[in-house]
Amino acid sequence: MPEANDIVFETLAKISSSIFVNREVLRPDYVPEVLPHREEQIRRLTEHLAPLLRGERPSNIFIYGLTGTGKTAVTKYVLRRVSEYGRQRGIMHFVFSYTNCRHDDTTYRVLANIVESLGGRVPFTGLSTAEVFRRFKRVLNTSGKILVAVLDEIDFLIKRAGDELLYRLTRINDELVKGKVSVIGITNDVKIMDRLDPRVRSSLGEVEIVFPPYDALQLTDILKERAVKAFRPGVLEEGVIEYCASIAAKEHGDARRALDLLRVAGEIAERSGDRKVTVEHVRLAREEIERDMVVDVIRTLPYHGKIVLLVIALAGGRFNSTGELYTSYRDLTMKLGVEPVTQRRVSDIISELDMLGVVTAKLVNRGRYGKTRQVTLTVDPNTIIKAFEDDPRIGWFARKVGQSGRD
DNA sequence: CGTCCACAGGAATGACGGGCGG
DNA sequence: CCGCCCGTCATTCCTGTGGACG
Repeated sequence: MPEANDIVFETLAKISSSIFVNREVLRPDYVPEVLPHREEQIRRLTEHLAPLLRGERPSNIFIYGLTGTGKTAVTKYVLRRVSEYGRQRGIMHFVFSYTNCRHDDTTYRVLANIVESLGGRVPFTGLSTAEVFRRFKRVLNTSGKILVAVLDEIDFLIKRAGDELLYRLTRINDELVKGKVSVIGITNDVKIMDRLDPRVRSSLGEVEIVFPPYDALQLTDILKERAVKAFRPGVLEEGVIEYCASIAAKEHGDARRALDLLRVAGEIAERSGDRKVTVEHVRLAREEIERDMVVDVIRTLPYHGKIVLLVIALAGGRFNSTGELYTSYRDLTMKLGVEPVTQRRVSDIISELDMLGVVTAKLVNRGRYGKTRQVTLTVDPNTIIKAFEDDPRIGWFARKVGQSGRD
């Protein structure tokens, strides 16, 4: 009965909270009714979906923008509004499906998801992909509808499963008698298009909509909009929103970051029994979020991934080449009494750390002196070292280093 | 203006362990 | 319980490359 308990807890929290009215509006998956500074993108997306209302297939659309620039929120918002508009006018010849490819990163799972949103049923395992595709075509054909399939974080699907599904989806309109399909691909990886078959690339890139990062002022507008709904009147001290916005603006204009900061700052204020959320709370929130993120990353990392991360932290958070990094890594494995992995593997580990967001790996060409990656920690090295202190295998080492650092 | 550095990163393969159907 | 498949970590071998240097 977790639901029943949740209702109790939520209700009590709401009633007793001196800070929040509704903290849900600050969560990353919340889709607001107003999306400041995305008017252009909303208008373009709507324009390209408009043919649906005339019973025509919209162009395939490719949406690109860094994390926290509103891609998913805008898409979901527009889809919802277009559906409402159609329903009000009795236009029902189209249907949307939404798939997040980070979680469903195989051809099978994406297809199964799409079929289900069409009202079909697919067992979660057991069928061949070809069979699922056959069912998909049959369901679509009998419904006679136009399907708009949204594939969010499409880069995960392409990296894991290639572009076969995309190729077939973009070509399926020739095979179908009645139903039609358009694809909306969403990604934050510019280079992903290069991995696609040229035919898929030109088909999927029929229309491109770019979401630029927000600047500090725009983030401020977004936060103000949400804060009104999230907080009790007057609990936010002067400058709190601006401070959140400025931190997030420095980190690539990520609205998700900004909202997280504001929410966690509120939670810290609440926990410590304060009546107001202050700039100091935001500072603490930034540290807490960073700590949680580091602990989370470390937990999921393979053993040698941990060693590599520790090496980077011990070096003060930066290496100018992977070669130097690898030598230091070998030194550390010596001290730990562990067999090192190959440089090729460490290269992959660096990419992994980059994906997880603890480091940034920047490709640099130094001409005569070769090509390498510069690796920089995105968080405080001491946060990393401290987080390693209760690691079962290398904790003793981190504690030793931490001790000497504190003296 | 061609070389060649110091790697990037793709492809193939294997060891290992966990989950699952029969 | 077994055989099978799949995902993860890792190795080996490999081809590709921007630009400073000679």
